[in-house]
Amino acid sequence: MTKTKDDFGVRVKELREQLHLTQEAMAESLGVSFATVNRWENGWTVPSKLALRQIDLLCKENHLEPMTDTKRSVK
Amino acid sequence: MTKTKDDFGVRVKELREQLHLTQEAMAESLGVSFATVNRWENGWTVPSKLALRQIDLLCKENHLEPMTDTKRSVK
DNA sequence: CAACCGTTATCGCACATGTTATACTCTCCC
DNA sequence: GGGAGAGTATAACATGTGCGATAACGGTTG
Repeated sequence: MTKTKDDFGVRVKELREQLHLTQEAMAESLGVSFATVNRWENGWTVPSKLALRQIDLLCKENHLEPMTDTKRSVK
Repeated sequence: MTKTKDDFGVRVKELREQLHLTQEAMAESLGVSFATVNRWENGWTVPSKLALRQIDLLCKENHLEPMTDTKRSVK
């Protein structure tokens, strides 16, 4: 019902726009459905583990910083 | 409630055993949870789009035939 | 035998996803 | 202006998944 507070959506959208992809094209290249990318961007859901993997792969393929700073955690 | 009729489970299990992995290790290497691999093997669910991709990647990494013949379809 | 231990099987619940459908916003072109 | 099409937003429903727990099974070790 209520959207998530995370900014995944914004970051996914930025990534997508940097790559000049439509939601559908991005979904295709990530291996998910269009609705899923749309839901991320509009904050209805958050990418799953596996989806995050794909997103980071996509980032690396295009020489962009990954989306998950899970390693350098805080600080 | 009822298991799926697909043989994904069998094929996943065969793949896993060829690689000498436990369900947990395979889950780890695929980026999914142990329960998910277990559900595949026992036919409660079938892999999602994204999961299938990972499985095929795992196949290719080990020079085995991919699990999805979706391309060469009927022929 | 019983007591572990690694592995597997199953369940329940919350949440993510796939699919399909509808509607809205543009831009382009007549 | 009005239609057509691409891109997007949103919805409902079924299904897949993550997480945690519990149980069962097979070794092995005391």
